[in-house]
Parts: sequence; C-alpha cells; structure tokens
Amino acid sequence: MGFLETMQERGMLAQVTHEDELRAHLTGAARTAYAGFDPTADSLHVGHLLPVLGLRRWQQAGHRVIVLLGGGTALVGDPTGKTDMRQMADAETINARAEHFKKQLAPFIDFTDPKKGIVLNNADWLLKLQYLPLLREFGVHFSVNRMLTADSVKLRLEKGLSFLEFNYMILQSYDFYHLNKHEDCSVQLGGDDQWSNMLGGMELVRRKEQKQAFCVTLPLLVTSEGKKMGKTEKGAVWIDPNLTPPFDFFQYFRNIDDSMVEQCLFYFSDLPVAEVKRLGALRDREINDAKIVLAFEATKLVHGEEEANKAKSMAAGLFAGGAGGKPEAPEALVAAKDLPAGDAVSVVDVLVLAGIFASKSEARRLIEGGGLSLDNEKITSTTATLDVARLKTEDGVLVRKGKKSYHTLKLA
RNA sequence: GGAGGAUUGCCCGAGUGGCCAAAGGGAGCAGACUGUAAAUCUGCCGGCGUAGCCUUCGGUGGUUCGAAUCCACCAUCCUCCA
Repeated sequence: MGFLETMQERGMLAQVTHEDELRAHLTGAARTAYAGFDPTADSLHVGHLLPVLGLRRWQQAGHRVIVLLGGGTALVGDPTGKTDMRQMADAETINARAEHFKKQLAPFIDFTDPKKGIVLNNADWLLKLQYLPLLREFGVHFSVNRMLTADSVKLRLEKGLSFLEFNYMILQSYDFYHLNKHEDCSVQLGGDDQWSNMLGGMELVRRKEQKQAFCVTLPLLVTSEGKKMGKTEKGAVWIDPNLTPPFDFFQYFRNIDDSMVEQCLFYFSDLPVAEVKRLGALRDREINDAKIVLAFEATKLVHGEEEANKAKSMAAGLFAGGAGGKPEAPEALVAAKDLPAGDAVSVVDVLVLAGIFASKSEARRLIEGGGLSLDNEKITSTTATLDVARLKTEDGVLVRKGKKSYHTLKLA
C-alpha cells in the first residue's frame, strides 16, 4: 500500500497539494520528503512526534527521509522571547541538540543508510545567505500582499509582528528550495498549522526550478477542549526519559481524552486499521482497555518494549491493586545527610527534600485537602512525622499524592 | 522626530495613597461523583508558618507615618502624527 493510502486510511492526512500528481509522483520511484524541527528545547516532545510519525510512514513506504533541524530558522523564531535569543545563537548548543535529536529519532526513523534517511541543519545554508543577493534573487518571488493573507501572519497582525518574524516564511521556503535543489527533495511534511509556510516553499521551487513540489500536512491532535496534544500542567511530555520518565509517559496516554483514543492509536501504533477502529469504538468502562493498549503501544514505540511492560505492570499494581506485595512506583530519593538528626522526620519536610513537593506550603495544602497518603495510610495532620527506619527498608515508603501520582520514597 | 497610552501573580485582567498577597476569569492542584476519561459541584491556588511575619505589581531612586497606586529617570511595547 502506498504512502498516501496508508495515511488516508489512518486519518493522518489533513491537506495535500495536487493529490493526483503526487500519487503518480510516488509510484515507481523512491522520493525524498522532509520535515523541519526548530531546536528550541533540549528534547523533542510528543507534539513534535506527529510529523515524525508521518516521516516514519513515508520511510516505511520505501521513500527517503530528511529530518531538518532548524538551527537557522530558530534564530528568527519569536523575538519577544528576548532572553532566549542568545542561547539560540550558540552553534555548539544547536549541534549538540542536533545529535541528541538524531538519537531520539532513531526508534522512528532509520538513519543507518543515507539513502533512507539523513539529518540536516539549515544553519548550514541559511547563515551563509547575504541580504542583497537574497532579496534580488528570492525576494522578487514573494508577494507581501500574499504573505499578509497567510493565517500565521494574519493572526499575529493584531498583536504585532516584527519584520524578523515576518521573514520566517521566506526562510522556511528557502529551505524547501535548497533541499529540492541539493537533495532532490520534492515533498514537505508538517503539521496542519504549517500549511501556508509550506506552500511558500512549494511555490518557490516551482518558480526557481520549474519543478513540481508537494506539501502534505497532518491533522493536529487536539483534545475536546482544543488543547494541543502533548501539553500538560508540567509542560510538555518529553521523549527524553530523563525529562519524562517512561511511567509518566505511559500515564499520559493512559489518561487521554476518550475522543482522542482512536486518532492516537492510528498515529502511535502499527495496529491494523480494523483493530484500531474496534478499540476506538469502545465506550464507557471498556474504553479503558483501549487506553491501556494505546499507552503500551506509544511507550513501546518511544521507549522500547521493556520499558513499556514495566510501566504497564507498575500501573496495574498501583491502580488495579495487583497481586500481593507492595506495588512499585517511580523512586524519589532523599539524601541521608539532608535529614535532620533523630529517628523521626516531619512528613512535610522529607517530601520537600525528595522533590515530591516544590514547597512546604504545597505539601501542607495537599494534606489539608486529604490528598496525601503514605503506604496507603492517609496523612491527616500537617505535623505528622515519619520513622526514618521505614525509609531504610528495601521497599521504601509508597507515597501517594492525589489520586494518580505515586512515588517510592527511599534513602539515597 | 512629535504627541499620547501601556507594563500587575503561570496566562488574561481589575485595582489611582492605607480595608491589597492584590477583584474576576482561565490554567493548575486536591476532595466528591466516575471509568486512572469528560462534564459538574466544593476547597485550594507567593513563601515561612498556629495568631503573625517575609518577599511580590517592568527597573532604579524619591515623596509620605504609609505606595501596585504620587514624582523623577531608565527599559520595553503599542497607537496617532511627521
């Protein structure tokens, strides 16, 4: 089955330019597609994953993938984040991230053979551009009137848009042109919000090279409330296990909106269409089974089967009251030397030391609200104490914060 | 270059000398209800902490018994005029 058919079937297509031509373009030959990611953080998060998963399907269909890191475009990004600007300019950081991203993408995309997949950084060509030559050679192909009608620009027009940001589209277009010329890249994948920027590149390729290029966008995953996928109260759900432990990653999908289950399964798993539809159609209590499958598949995809199994059994132990013994939970450690002398420590203090709470007030509040328990025993007093000896046992102390957050508290 | 306006807690936004740790909304957290969902209701939502204290309203100084609120300078943003 071809790329477009697979994507279509799995609900991963939002918009496509020249669909029929593209279909013809893709038959009989391996083509090259790219998607860009601006390295504005040290790790990729779930939101980034959507185009990555698109690239994955692309590669699975036998085509070639370019992951483009926006070391150059990141410099243009959003100038209102003043203090962030200089970090961005740091080429070393960008390069380190590029390597890091590449590693993070390894589970999804095969980079072992440059004929299958490569990573490039647009800083390599964007930084070399010279203003006047750029204006004369490329500026003529952009209509300001046209750019003003782009959604991304229109939205910002009310709040203010600097010239710097206004140029983002031109640079992104230049990327497409560059990749088309040097890497024979004819397709750009991206989130649906990128549509207008992507069209710019496509047109530039047509005008400069007289070649047909294509854009394919993926629907953005949003919850029933319109929240972007992958954002939580703690910020993004990261791919990096140090930033978002696999257990939390698992739980994110386990707790996802009912309405998103089917779509996420299509994106994050390789389950056959019929199976996904069956799972997505489950209702009420039963949809929890689908969520477990989703959480497992997504965790497996990102962190591997072993971690996925671990997370799954941890969750089963904690929430379903698994078979005997004390359930496992992610560890939170306290250094012995930080503990005050004595056989008992204040519960509030020790939890702050372990990093489970950011402040003592926060811990007290939760206790007052009746949301904290140690080893399944509800803590009712903010002055409660804990026997230090209990921290020294192998199992540690099971801390339950609210309904869904668990830690095993131990001595480091 | 000129004139005017703005800058408040995670975000939006009220607040023009004491009653302001600062209305209201959103986000978030907890409790109830549930299905580890959504919606709803209730409580919390700067820090230390029993009363009370400490640090916050762009920055720095000043006026005052007392300032988010008044004055000066600086910074950033916006609008109109040129």
